[in-house]
Amino acid sequence: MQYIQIEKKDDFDPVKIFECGQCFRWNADGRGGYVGVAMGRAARVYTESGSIFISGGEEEYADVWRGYFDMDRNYSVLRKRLGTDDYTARAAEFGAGIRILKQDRWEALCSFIISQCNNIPRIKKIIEALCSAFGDELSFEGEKYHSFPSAERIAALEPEDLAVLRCGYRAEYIISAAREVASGRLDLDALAGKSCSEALAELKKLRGVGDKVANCVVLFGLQIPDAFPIDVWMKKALKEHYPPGFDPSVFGDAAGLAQQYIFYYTRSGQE
DNA sequence: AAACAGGCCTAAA
DNA sequence: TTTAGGCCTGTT
Repeated sequence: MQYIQIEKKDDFDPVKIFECGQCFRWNADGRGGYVGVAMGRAARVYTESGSIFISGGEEEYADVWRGYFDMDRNYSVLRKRLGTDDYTARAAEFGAGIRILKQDRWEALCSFIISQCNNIPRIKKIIEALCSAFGDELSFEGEKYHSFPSAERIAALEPEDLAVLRCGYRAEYIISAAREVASGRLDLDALAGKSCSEALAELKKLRGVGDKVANCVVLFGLQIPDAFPIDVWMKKALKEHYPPGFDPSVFGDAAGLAQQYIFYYTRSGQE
């Protein structure tokens, strides 16, 4: 397999990118890199002496990974803007290397529906089961992988068909979201051009999509940068380190990135 | 064994 | 508009 080498210009740390909780299909490969499936392709990513290596050639990079890894945004510049208060500054410093992935919109929606009231190992397990049951088989460096099934594919199923996933009451949410997307009643591509609050309102019309899931989809799937998902970890961090009634809109367009730094920092137990 | 996990929905104040 | 309980399932 061919790899493309990119000189690292700013923040890019595979461990942080893939372990900061934004995605579920990348795993450490045991030799310092990560393998995963995204945008219908399996890939491997690692860094070595100041360079980033991504499987696939120039063309695949231009078509897929450059956008997926948000390579045309300078994260170190954004990060340094987040020094407005001490805690955020420490979190940003600690999280240097995180980038917000430009994930497939439907995959983000479906994945974060699954994530509700679940821990990461189980989220990953359910998503892998979904992909191996209904995704397309991919071959990469001698191993088999599966793409994330399309909304159209899932829309054709019934909740009972998802029993193999063992995802409980979420099955019904997945099917109905898939049908909204596949039918075109919910146009995720069009939503990506809307404001954060408009996109949130649309997404929250879906069954099983509340504030937290909607914010994750808006940030990780629609790349609307001022989304600010608040889960139990964020609630704790906000309560302990920010004034009551703190409004994350003070971070402006970097709110989503600030959220990732704070989330990653507080979850790492660094305090 | 009982409680909880990276929420959401519904019913009831 | 805020709050309590229930929800599938797996783990501790």
